[in-house]
Amino acid sequence: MVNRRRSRPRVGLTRERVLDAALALVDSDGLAGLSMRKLGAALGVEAMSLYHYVPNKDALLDGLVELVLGMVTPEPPPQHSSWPDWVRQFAVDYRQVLLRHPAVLPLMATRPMPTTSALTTVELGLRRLVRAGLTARQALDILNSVTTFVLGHVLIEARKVPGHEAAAFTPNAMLVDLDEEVFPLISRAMKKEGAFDEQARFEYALNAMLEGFALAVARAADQAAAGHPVGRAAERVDGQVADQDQVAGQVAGLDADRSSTDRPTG
Amino acid sequence: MVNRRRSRPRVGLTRERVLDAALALVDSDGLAGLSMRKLGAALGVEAMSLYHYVPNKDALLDGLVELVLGMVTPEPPPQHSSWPDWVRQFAVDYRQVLLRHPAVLPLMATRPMPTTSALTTVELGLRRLVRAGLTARQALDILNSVTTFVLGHVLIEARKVPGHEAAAFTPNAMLVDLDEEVFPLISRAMKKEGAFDEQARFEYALNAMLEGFALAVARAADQAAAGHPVGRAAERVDGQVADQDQVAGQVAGLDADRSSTDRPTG
DNA sequence: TTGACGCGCTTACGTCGTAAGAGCAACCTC
DNA sequence: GAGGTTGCTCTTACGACGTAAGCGCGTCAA
Repeated sequence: MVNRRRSRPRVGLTRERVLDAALALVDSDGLAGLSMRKLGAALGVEAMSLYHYVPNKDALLDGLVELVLGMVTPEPPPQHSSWPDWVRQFAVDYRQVLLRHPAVLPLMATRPMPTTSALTTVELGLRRLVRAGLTARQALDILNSVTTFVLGHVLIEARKVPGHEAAAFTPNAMLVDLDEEVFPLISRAMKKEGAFDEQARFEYALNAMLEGFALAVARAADQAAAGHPVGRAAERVDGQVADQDQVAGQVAGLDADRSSTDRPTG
Repeated sequence: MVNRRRSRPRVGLTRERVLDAALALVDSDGLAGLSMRKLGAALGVEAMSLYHYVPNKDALLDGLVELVLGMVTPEPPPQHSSWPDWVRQFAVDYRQVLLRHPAVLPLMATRPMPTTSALTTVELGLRRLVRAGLTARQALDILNSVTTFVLGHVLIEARKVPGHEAAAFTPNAMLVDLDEEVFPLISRAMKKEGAFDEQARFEYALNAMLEGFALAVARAADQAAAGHPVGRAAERVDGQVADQDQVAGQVAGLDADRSSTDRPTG
């Protein structure tokens, strides 16, 4: 009765601060631990106040995805490296970023990503690959497959991360549970090399994938050169010839935008 | 006032019926449309009755995952086919099944899968691959990567499926939205061949991946044969030699379980 | 100084998962 | 058939959730 609505000092929130706090909350309490009320409390504010910065909870979740994706900075242009090397590096970095916020992964898997900034990253990647001689189509296929693979891999990897919901078992606990009589091959494969190195598994598969793509690309190029357009090769012929000048234009423009686009506000 | 608690005829529910109804509900209304009350209503029952068949909602969701995964039947043994062919077929089938219930995908991505039946499927796949000459470790890596890739691909694919939450845009709508000036390469790559064939994209990447794996496997075998054990090759030497008899036993047992395990209650 | 606007607040509604426990229906045993 | 047991379905209730509506104070421009 005494406490008649004392001064309400402005807290100075921002959409950014809200998103940061949400990410922190999700990182520590899991996705299920994120509610408008708790997020408000974490910011010293009532739940409804958040609606001044975010139209609804779904938008907040989208913001989280955007926030994490934004942490994937397309690396500086590696001089003298092949396109598979560049893609590999990108995939490795991408995985690292995602692993840093495993609780957000389900959102990544669910929510639509095509924000402008995500598309920009993709466009930039395509530009690099096209510059290295790929068709736009090939480049998109490859980038798409690789990012897809990273996401899938990290999703599965993340449910083994100790402090995480739905992960009552670490790999080790799984090993213990596995009945060797019933699943001899699984337990054998997992026992090898003692601890179970996800990073190595990831890179092994990634390398295989890239090697396969490199072969496919080379084959398409050969067939195109031999004037033997069948299947995918045909597409490449069309694409390549028809777009030749446009590609040249692209490449010419590349160096110009290197500094402005490649490094996002150094 | 008249309706004093009339007869309550037993409905004859089962865990199976509950799960089937839940899947139907999710298929038609999306994941968010699944609540215990609505599911009860769909079965002509109050919400709380469901708790006799399922300990809680999480278990229900796990059951859904299990149900869908159970629809992936490891195909009949393809005679005279190489292991990459078999894996490819498996991946294609797997994708088809997942695409049939896109709304369940987020669960697949999130919930722990290692049910006994899933592990059995994996063990069976490993057996086939080992029989074809792979290390248990190689086999697991490959199977893991491929399933991971399928999941990731389908997740991204599914959010473009028309009637789905978070998919206000079909690929076509995306095309419309794409500003060709800002994202020239993306729009170019997507415009090619008119409609955008996800199946072809999927198989293209899958083939590349399998080809890469085949190469890696062959290389490891060569190095092992050349008595040149380095890196992964070394592991293969150890594993292969040490497990030789065990593998033989496995293979011997394979034909015996062909009929009993491969075709689940034809 | 005065107005308007921005921002944090309170209150309230409908929905959710589910704990607790009452009572009927179907079956088992004589 | 009768009587007891088990298990299925129900009602009621609680706390947490997202968020619609609208109040009033702090802050700042004029």
